[in-house]
Amino acid sequence: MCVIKIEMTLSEENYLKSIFHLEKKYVRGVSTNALAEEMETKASSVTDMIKKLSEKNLVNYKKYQGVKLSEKGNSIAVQIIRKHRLWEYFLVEKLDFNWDEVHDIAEQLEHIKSDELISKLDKFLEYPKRDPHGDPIPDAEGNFANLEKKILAEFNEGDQGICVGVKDSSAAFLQYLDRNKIKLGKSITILEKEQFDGSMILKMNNKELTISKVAANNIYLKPVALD
Amino acid sequence: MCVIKIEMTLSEENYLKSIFHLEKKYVRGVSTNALAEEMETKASSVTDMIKKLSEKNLVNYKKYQGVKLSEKGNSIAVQIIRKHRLWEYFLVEKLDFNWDEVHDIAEQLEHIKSDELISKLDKFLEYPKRDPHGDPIPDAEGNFANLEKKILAEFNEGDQGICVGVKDSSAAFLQYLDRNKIKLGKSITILEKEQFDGSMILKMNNKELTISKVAANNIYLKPVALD
DNA sequence: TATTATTTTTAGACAAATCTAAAAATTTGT
DNA sequence: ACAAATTTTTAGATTTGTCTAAAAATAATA
Repeated sequence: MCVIKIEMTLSEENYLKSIFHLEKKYVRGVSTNALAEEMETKASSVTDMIKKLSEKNLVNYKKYQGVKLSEKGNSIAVQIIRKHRLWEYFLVEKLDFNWDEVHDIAEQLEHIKSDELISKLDKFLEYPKRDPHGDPIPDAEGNFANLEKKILAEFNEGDQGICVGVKDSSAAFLQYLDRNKIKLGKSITILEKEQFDGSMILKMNNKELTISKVAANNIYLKPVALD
Repeated sequence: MCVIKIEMTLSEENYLKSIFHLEKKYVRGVSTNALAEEMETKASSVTDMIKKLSEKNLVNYKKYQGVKLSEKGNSIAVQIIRKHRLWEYFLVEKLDFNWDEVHDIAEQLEHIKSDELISKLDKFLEYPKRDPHGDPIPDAEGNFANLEKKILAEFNEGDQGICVGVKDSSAAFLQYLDRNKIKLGKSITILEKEQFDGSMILKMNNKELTISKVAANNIYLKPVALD
């Protein structure tokens, strides 16, 4: 097991995390501009930082060809995400924050440096598998437990599922879900799917609820097999 | 109530905290050199930073005359200390850290910016009054509850007290206390005080224990009135 | 395939926090 | 009280992460 500790600045950690998230969209390399937008900075700053990360062998980079995380970079990014999600779980489950309030605080807490802290926090929280938004919390080795889930908008009339996550974790969307009593764990049945605009009429809590396609595109359900 | 939020860098916060602690020793103004030593930096760097803090009206400073915290600077320092001590309490009481392991982690956690976080943490911990080393945790308004306490070395033969704090919180000293089973809350009776070197023979846990003057100078007892 | 348009990189500058070396002010000792 | 020692400040340089503006490379389009 390789336990070489690398000195990482806050900014470097944030870049690795952003690259990690963008790699899902940009499989063949994350572009400078995409990263600049994600980091809310300028492309020139991104180029500079990428060179630095490349010299540390945390990313693979060739001029004009975007970046990918190296194995080392990936595992550091995963550990940051682990910390972020564990802290989010702590904030909601122990400190009684709402799920729309925890992102910015976890964004700070994720940079606290202490392996012992995270391992003890994990134990204290009894090894949670998902954060308050349904995203998987990787274990100490960096393994994600992956739960079967599908975007609600892809379900058809008559289908049923359990709400297990959200794609958009913005406060605005989470508050919209709160107002409509949509929570993780809720059972949802698709009653109607409007061809015209993709909106859906759902049954949840024994009530009917109409949601737009935009909303349906940001909710994950675990399909329930019907007999 | 003045609720103006001031943007503070990590370094600025650490300077305020150090000045706060040094003000106990240097009542008539903290010298540049003392601060440089505390901050493990050079006097020239201290001068630069002090000018910056002075422009923000967080310290009162006149060339060659040391610094004192302004009212605003003091209240910021107290809030940082509040955060530090609450986090230390959390680490020991909830995450099961030993009292000699928490300082460096709390040193990082104290800079997390969120009033809501601290108020909810305080509630979760049920408003603790003392950190794991016996130091008082100021409340949200910055008030310290002060407990009667005296340095063990100043007690005399026959005196009795309850261990309520330590002056030196270094890991080395705390581990020494652990090895000798000295904990906060323990009842201690002074059996003998050696004139020659100031060492003391104590009775604790119904056993006798000899400690040096150096150790006795770093333990606080709350005196117990004897009848 | 030229010619635009876009993306990315380079070059040079800036602010924050630090450093070294030297100058200025203060304190100490005789 | 004045020279020596100490402390403190200034001046100028460095590093990190950022910026703007311009140049270079790539992609898109007619």
